[in-house]
Amino acid sequence: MQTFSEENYLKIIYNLDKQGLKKITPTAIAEALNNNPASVVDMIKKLSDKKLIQYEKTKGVKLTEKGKNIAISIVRKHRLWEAFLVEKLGYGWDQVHEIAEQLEHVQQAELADRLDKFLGFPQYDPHGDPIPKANGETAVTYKTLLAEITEGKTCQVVAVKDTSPPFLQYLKKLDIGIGTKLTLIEKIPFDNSMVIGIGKSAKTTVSRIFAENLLVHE
Amino acid sequence: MQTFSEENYLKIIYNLDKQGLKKITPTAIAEALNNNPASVVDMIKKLSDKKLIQYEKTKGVKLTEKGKNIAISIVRKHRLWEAFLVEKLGYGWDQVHEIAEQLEHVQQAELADRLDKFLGFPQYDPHGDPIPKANGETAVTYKTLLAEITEGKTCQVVAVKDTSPPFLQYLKKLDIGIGTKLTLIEKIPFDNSMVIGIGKSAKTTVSRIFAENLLVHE
DNA sequence: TTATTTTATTAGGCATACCTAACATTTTTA
DNA sequence: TAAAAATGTTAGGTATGCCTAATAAAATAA
Repeated sequence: MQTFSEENYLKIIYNLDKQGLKKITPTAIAEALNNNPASVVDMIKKLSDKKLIQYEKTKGVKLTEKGKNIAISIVRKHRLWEAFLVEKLGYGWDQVHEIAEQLEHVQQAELADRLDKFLGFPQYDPHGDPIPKANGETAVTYKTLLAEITEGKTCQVVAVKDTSPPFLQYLKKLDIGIGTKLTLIEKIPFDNSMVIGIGKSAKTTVSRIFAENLLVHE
Repeated sequence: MQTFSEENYLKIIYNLDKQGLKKITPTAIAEALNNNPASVVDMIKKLSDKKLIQYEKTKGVKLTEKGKNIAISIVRKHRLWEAFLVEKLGYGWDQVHEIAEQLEHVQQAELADRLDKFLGFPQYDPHGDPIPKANGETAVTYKTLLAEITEGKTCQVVAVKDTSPPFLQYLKKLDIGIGTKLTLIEKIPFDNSMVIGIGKSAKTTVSRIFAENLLVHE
């Protein structure tokens, strides 16, 4: 049994790894959790003692099998609850993250599976992230950053990297959601911003940062 | 904003009051929370400082208006989540209490109301307890203990006082649920146990303790 | 390579929410 | 009413999970 805090560390470590971070350091974790590296070092000791992670200065933090299973179950719960909040309670995709941060810690063996069944076994959460299956399998999706698309090509939004309300609200304003078709009209070399077509009619210019947080499928 | 622990104290104080306890003492709270009176005294100080309760040695603990509102909102969330778990996820009524103990602390202004709407504004939770409305109003139900029914009378189960799994599982085994019709066939003076008819056919003998935990409507 | 900057770690503190043990105050019962 | 029992309170302690400040170690730049 883990505390909320332990679960959050495991989840963050899992996410940093999924994001492709080569070496997961105390500083990286502290930044992701918005806390202090000294606190992270304390927790690294605790989670190591519990055999949920392994830590070597040279290699950084790695989840053990046990730690990874817990992390996946938390991510699964998080994404299932997000789907519930959007599908069943009518929340917007920019409103559900914080609530799911709380719901993901609710402990009960069958709960995730019952919720999964109730929702009809959804594959993706409202932000396009794959929902791990009961057995821990997580779909690998072939995603590209909008920033890496070639000029002239058309692609479809499959997920967002940043799930913070400001970004999601901006997307909503631009009428961009999961499934929206985008065309890369022009890349501006000066600051790497780009002109994109949204759907069939609209056209707008978005920043490099924007393009690095939108995941698309060609 | 309150911690989990503070919310649990407020809820317990509210429940003890609803149960008709005249004077809510540190010891009574400690028993209900399964902790130590010394811990309760600590928390009484904290909640008093926050103006959520008032405490006088002679009168015991009373919720302030503010404390009562918080307590009601927690009870509302608890009962709505219980209804959700039974109605939507198919849990048995003996399985939902512990999960709801966790879910009741999820914080988000609109959540209870959205859940309420999704469930079709249920009036009672799976144990027959009234679900407080969004404005804090709580239905007063006219309930009698089975123990107080007169010999020969027929009544209908409206709620359970004890919501612990052992009691609920026993009821399930006897095929007694909310709405079941019971007939008091005979009271045994020796130990106050009683012979009851369940529905139209079955007949069984139940203890005084049993009869003091089943709420009925004549 | 040395100096500078960044990162990791340790030491010591703080708030929360429990605990036990000792003591004080009520309430019961004899 | 006095003794016994139950209840309330205080003092001091623990574990969790954060913090800051100081120091050590490593990476980067000059």
